[in-house]
Amino acid sequence: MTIPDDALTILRTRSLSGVLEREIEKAILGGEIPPGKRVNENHLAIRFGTSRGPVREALRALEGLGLVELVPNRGVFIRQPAVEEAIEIYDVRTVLFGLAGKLLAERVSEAEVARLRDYLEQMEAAARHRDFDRYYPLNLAFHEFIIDACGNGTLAAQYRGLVKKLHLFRARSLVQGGGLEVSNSEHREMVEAIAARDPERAQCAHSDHVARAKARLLAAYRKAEAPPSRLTS
Amino acid sequence: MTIPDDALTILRTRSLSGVLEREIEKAILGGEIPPGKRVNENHLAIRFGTSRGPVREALRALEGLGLVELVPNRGVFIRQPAVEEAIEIYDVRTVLFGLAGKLLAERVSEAEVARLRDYLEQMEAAARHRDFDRYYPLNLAFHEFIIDACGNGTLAAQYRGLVKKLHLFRARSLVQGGGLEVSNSEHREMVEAIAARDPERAQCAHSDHVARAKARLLAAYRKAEAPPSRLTS
DNA sequence: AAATTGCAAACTGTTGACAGTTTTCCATTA
DNA sequence: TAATGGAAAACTGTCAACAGTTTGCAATTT
Repeated sequence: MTIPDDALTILRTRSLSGVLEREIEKAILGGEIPPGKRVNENHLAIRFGTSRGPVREALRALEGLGLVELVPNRGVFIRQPAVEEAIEIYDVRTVLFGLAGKLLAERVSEAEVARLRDYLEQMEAAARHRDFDRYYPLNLAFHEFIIDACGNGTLAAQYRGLVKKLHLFRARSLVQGGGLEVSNSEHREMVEAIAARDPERAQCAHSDHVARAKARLLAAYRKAEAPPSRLTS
Repeated sequence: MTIPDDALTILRTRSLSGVLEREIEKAILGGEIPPGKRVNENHLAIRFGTSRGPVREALRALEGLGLVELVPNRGVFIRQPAVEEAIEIYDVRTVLFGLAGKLLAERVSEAEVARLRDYLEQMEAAARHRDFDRYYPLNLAFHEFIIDACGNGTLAAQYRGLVKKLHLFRARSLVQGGGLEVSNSEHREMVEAIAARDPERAQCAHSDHVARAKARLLAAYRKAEAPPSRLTS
């Protein structure tokens, strides 16, 4: 690359269609426009006070991220991942997060280890008090930190894209309630492996963590799907 | 997804900006527009007989694929990955291809095993005759087949995106010459592991294959970079 | 009453034009 | 001759309008 990443990000944000891309993405991920629904170019253009050109450009960019689907002459629709796709995403996330753990274990600094331990402590405190509102953002930041600190920007970009897509999966919310302590014991093993600078162990700990999250999601999903009609199963 | 993938692909290709996206991508990956160079929207519009609108949409889509870079008020530039990024990509490819091998080993059919063995045989024949022109497309098809047959479309999409990005790495050509037999013994182990329906072994064989390809590329790169000025190293 | 056909409104796809910025080139000056 | 400054050309960013398609509605028919 000729241009540094951060400078580029700033510049991209300044461009109109760049801003639109982020705003529309926010509207989609925030659930303002529900999955499956058609997006109206005109409404968006009016809402943001621009013409339809930049809106269309932004939507084409979001298509590349897999958040919307373009159907010729009918418009763009918010994507609605089926369970099968959610499983696919979790499988890919599993190996990506495993790689992040491995790479981080190879290069982690003392300061970063301290930071990880701090996250862990705060999460454990929140879990003990069953304070989910505090736990959730901490959990998010903890994972983000690992993805960023591993030093592989390509991995980070891909991982973030997958997480965004998962936000469109309707059953995602199912898993949020359960397993605060379970999840945290996995976090502890991850941090220990990183602190020990053991890449292989870290890779296992990290990929296992996501694999178990997948299992928890699927269990919750099947539980929510099956009971209404037991005869069909 | 509400709409089947293949139908959507056909429809997308019919839309003008969809066609443009593919054509421009072809021009970029074919080396017609060299990395680092600016793309002229007007020239492209004239060349394809359209206005600039669809061209801009296509370019925004290509930005999402990581093939071009948008710089406000200056235009889009063909990306030029540095060695560091190539390494990042190889590391991600390593785990993705490993996952493909694992998934394939879990679900492979007899017909698919036969097809893999066929590829292997043809590649070995080509390698014995040092017929690189025959070996290269076979090698490509072999890898494509594995990626497709593993049954994870998300993985396939991500993997293909990474391979496209690698095409923009100038030193990519360095590695093409060497290691036909070496590479093929790795292929044999991959196929054997899949045929044995051993997911773990297949995962190792597949990720090792890419990891070794990375090592070969880096070795060739350092060899090509270092000698001209030994004092600077 | 249900289904069907035709019309009108809404929306997408594309275009050409205009405003603002960047780049290039040439004339001027040290 | 090299450097500098400025004007013109080129190009990007954005917009408004038009053509073609889809969708929704109402009248008509069975």
